[in-house]
Amino acid sequence: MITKVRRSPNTTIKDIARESGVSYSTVSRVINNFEHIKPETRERVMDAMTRLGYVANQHARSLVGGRSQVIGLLIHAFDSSYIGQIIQGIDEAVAEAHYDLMLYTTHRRKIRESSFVVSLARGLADGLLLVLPRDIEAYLDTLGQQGFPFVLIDYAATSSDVPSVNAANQQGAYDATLYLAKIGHRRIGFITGDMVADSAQERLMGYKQALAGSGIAFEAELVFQGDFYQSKGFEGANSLLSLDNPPTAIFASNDMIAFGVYEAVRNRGLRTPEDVSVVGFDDIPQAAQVHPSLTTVRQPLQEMGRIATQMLLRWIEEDLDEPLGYTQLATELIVRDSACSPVDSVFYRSRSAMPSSDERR
Amino acid sequence: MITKVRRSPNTTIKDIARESGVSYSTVSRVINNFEHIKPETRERVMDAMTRLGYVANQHARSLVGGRSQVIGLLIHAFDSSYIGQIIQGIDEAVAEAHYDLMLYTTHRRKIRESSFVVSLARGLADGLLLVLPRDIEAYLDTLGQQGFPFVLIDYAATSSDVPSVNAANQQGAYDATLYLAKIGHRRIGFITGDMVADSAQERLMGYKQALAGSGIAFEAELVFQGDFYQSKGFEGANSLLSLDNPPTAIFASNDMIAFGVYEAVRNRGLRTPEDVSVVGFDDIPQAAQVHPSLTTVRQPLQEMGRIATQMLLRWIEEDLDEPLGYTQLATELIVRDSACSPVDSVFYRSRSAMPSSDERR
DNA sequence: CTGAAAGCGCTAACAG
DNA sequence: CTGTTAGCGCTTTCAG
Repeated sequence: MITKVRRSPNTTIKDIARESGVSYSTVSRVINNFEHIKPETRERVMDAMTRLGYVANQHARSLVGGRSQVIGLLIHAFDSSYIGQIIQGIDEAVAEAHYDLMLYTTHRRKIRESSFVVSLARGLADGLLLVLPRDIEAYLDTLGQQGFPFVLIDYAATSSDVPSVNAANQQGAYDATLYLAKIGHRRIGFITGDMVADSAQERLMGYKQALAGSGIAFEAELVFQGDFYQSKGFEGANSLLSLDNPPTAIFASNDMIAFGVYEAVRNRGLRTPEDVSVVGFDDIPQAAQVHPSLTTVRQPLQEMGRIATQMLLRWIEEDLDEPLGYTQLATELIVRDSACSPVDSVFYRSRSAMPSSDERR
Repeated sequence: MITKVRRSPNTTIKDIARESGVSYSTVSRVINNFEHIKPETRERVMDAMTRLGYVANQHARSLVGGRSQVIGLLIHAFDSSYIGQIIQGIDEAVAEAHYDLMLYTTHRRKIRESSFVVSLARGLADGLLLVLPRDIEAYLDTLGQQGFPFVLIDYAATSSDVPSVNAANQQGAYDATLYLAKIGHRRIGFITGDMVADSAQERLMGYKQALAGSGIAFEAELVFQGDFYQSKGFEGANSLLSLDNPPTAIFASNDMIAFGVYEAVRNRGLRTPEDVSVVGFDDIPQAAQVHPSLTTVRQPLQEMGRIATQMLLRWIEEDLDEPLGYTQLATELIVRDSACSPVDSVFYRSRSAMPSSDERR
């Protein structure tokens, strides 16, 4: 049955003041851990609180000028597990600090975006985390001018004024490409991400750089413009493999694209890695679960979320005199079973049919 | 540079009262759309509001007894896109109603769960949405007794006391299995989900029921216990296909499992659907993007989120006299390319290599 | 060490 | 139609 008590008269600071025979300002002091309080008084108050099941009213607290203990999270949408991983990191850090998380999706309402940021600034949250924001310029000013704490995630800050956290995309792409070159590939295809994203640009740079470093000439026909989704990976691989002189390896700008490549390869009766080596980027959980397990560049997504949150909290809680700057996290090449030497392929023996050992993180 | 203005003196109701030459209660009335207000006064006030860029302080509002305009969302974790789809639906409904969304993850802190629900009840949110809660019993009472509005998503309510929304899991599984039987399969394998979830149980029921309805004897050896993850699908398919008399079709309890089946089939040098037909459940976006595109049972995930939210809002905003009950949404069999008649297989011609037309929703 | 008192910004009677 | 007046629950001076 549904009780109709719209908000049962919660126990307030006053109740526990009465209960423990002190004034309610003393109770407040106890709650906020003030120094000069007689231990026994504190004891008595604490006791009453647990006895009456007191829970502070967050709204009253925020009203009187303090923090709301909430941080806002602005994301584009819940594509893939990429975002999920980041949120996990954020969630941990947020919980640790006893803050709460407010979720905002910009999903198909571009227009509202900047306006809501303003309203956010006025009360609901103490700070804002923006994951891979599309047109940040739109509200970066608003945010900055108001001195409202915020941190960007997975955005390549052009000026160090902008507090942000991202991965070493270029280095990661460089490592992956170099790896392919080292094991003997000379024709290495590349499928880009959505080029409006900085990370996509940086990965392309890394690819080119590694090519140059390996004395391999860059060939435009080996680069296919993708969008970070699986179907474009499929399309791209088909296109690349149809070339007169097709690549022996394909480096995909993220794991989803790599899965699309897998499909195209199979679809043409070829095999990974014997006929076409594949390397991805991100290392989403699925990467270790597919067959062959995917060699990929691990991006410390969770840690990015975590660190960004910690930066934000520092900004919120301390009175900083200087900008937070930006943090770049290292990537790591995770070698699994989807790439091998082109010369090896003849001798390639099918690996174990079971998922590889690191299948679950 | 970082401005240190900790919360710039926001324009309040008083400022705009002064500005427009009325008392601040009149301003409040305008804001809250009261009836008896002289049009020109309203105009004047509205004008001042836009001019000064007024934004109501939500905390003050909630404090005085009203709503917080926030609803809480409790989820287990950000697995797969299943949860993402649901959240999208929730997000839409929430935005429409001008509420905000507070996110809670129970991820590896089982213990805290019930305690935080209580604290939630005391202020931060007006209602709670719980997606596929694990041990609900723990706090269902707390919630119910406090008359705190909540709605369960993807939970098979045993009593209609519990407001909830879920899909017709059994019917969906029945349809899928029947479809396979209809196109000629007699040995149909089944890989279950995590059996602690109601949906997993219901899907198994539907499978059995369809078998019975088609005059096919149920065989325990054709059922493999999975957990909704891809790797168990792989394992399960390997196990089923190793039987002396292997199934000609496999019905997977969700799409991720189906992808695992795909892999196992390929890994054994077999093909989908020529050698093994596969049907999934959920219809996550990827289902249309893989090759062959996956025949699956569409669960209206987004709509579930949407409807649950609407139910919750009704509970919050109207003073209901009776429980909301539970809503069950229909599923739909989406026929794509991963299943065919076993007799067809000989004549099977490879389909178009391009993603099927409905690849993007 | 602790109490009294003044608001934070807003809504909701209660009087005009 | 509109102004006055209480608070909502809590933090924070300011006095003891």
